[in-house]
Amino acid sequence: MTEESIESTLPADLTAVQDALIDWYESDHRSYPWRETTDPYAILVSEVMSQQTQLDRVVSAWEDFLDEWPTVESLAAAQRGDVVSFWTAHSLGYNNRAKYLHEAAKQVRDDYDGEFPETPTELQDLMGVGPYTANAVASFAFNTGDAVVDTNVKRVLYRAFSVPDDDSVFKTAANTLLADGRSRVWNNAIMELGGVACGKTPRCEEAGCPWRQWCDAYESGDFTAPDVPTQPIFAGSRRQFRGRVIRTLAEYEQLTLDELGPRIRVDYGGKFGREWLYELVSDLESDGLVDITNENRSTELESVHVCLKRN
DNA sequence: GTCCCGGCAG
DNA sequence: CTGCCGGGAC
Repeated sequence: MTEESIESTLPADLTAVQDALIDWYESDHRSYPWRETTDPYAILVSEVMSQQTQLDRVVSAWEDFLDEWPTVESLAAAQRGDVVSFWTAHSLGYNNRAKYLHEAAKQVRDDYDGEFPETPTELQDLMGVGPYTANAVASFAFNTGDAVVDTNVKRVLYRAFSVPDDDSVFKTAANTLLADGRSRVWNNAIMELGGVACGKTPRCEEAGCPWRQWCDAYESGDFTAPDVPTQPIFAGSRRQFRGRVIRTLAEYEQLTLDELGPRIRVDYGGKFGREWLYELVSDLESDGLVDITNENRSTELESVHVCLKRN
């Protein structure tokens, strides 16, 4: 779809659409502590935490994290294992993101002289920071971001203005709609709309959706949303056992495979014995989350020790 | 079972 | 472009 046809998809009076949403957001919205700061470090922490975790669960973890590592310098100086332990202890999932956050802090210290980059392009150089997070941090910390495009934004644009389900088109449409020079309030507002008024089950009236007069879905009654890939079953998955390994290692200095195994699965042994566990922890080592040592230089898996990555 | 403010590695 | 990555709440 060309840019001209995107503009014809959007309402003619963009200013009215923008003002309506911004007014709606500013008059009332959910209160989150990271919306009260412009510290890019604190905002990055909140964005990484909320990539796949519900906001209500992020609040206390975010507060504890900043209590532990108040500044980007303090996080950069931390041991990776401590950051990963924190992540697991707070049930934040995806331990790789703890590693990314720690690495990003070190990048700010080493590559940016301790000063956070302020443009989306530079922010994307940071580990774990992709297009969404770069624009979110740039917007909320510096008000210099482009439009964020997450599943909320896609759903809203798809329903309200019949923007086709195509990432590059979503991006163009979102940026066309972005209120110039107001990315901070705008990106907050459009995601708030997707979270509060235009979720999977729409709540147009209850939330007082400000876009009802322009909304295609509201007019047609068809609230179909773009397909979101369904996640594979978690119970019994590889991910679950990885998580258990990290959670267990957070409690001990180091463990042998046979000490670790029974704490990971009750049926440790046989088909799911040392070889199985060694393969699992080897991947965790490749991910930079654990260290594997074999002090006797033995070829036997019996003498293998595992611990959280020190640094 | 489904949802939740993505990003990385191959 | 595809597969992978945790876990709690409902």
